Amino acid sequence: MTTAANIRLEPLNLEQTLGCGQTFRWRQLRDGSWQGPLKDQLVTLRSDGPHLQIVSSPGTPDIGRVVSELLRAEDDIRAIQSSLSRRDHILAKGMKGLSGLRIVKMDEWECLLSFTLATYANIPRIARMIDTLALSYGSRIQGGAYSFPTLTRLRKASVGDLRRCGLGYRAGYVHEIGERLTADELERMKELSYAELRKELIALPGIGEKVADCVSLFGFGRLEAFPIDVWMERALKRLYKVQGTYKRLSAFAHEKFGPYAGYAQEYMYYNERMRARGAACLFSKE
DNA sequence: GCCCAGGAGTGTG
DNA sequence: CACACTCATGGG
Repeated sequence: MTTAANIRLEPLNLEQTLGCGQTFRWRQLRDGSWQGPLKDQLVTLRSDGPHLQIVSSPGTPDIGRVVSELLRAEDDIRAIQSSLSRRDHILAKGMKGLSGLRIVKMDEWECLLSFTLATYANIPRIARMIDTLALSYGSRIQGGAYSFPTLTRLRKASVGDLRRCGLGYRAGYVHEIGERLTADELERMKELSYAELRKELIALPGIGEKVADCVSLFGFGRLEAFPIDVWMERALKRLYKVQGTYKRLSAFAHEKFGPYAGYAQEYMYYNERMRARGAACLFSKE
């Protein structure tokens, strides 16, 4: 038995938003809709112009509000793009076709662990590691999928157990994070400034500058965070002729893009990956 | 087979 | 500070 709800959310492109590597558990079905676990339910989303259809099992009150939080419905995309356009003409051109690409707001714990697993792995593999972890340590949810393992549940897994989930050397990091972190601390970290949050994340094993920025942006909703991976290094070098250490590139990005640097990053990241697949380049230096 | 991956930790110059 | 090396392994 399922229920459907409708909300207005625009602009929105589900493929750009859920399929670009911000979050790893959403899949596109054959009919084009997108399905993923959300708050202990398997939810299906279908975008139709300004309308977003939500199909889920009955149980969660106001599923529309939950989906609105995931897709950051409160973000004024036009205002954000306007702000970025005033700051940089290269980005002004490149982001025009990407207005439906929204930053997601993931659960903090799921985001933290997911991007810890994401070190030195490609996106299909990251998705596989998380799926295996959910199957092994998550709980069956409405719709037949498995929820992301809770901190408490994952704490009971040994390093060997985790390694058997295909985590490789990341198993040790996950185990130690489980021992060191508590739900209360995660709650407390929500109130920290970006600088303080970042520092505390980096203090955890397996989390460096890049992962801390991903978790700050996609988990804790800090839109000024600007994660820099190998794709972003290439994009920054190609478009802005800037290269060097993470600290240097990060300083450049924050000065250049300001409080919405996270959106700038996602536009550039998406474009750089599409470019590698031979798609037309939306950005140009002219 | 080969190369790469939404890197981080550690050691060295 | 910058750089080099290691870590394990699946995907393309």
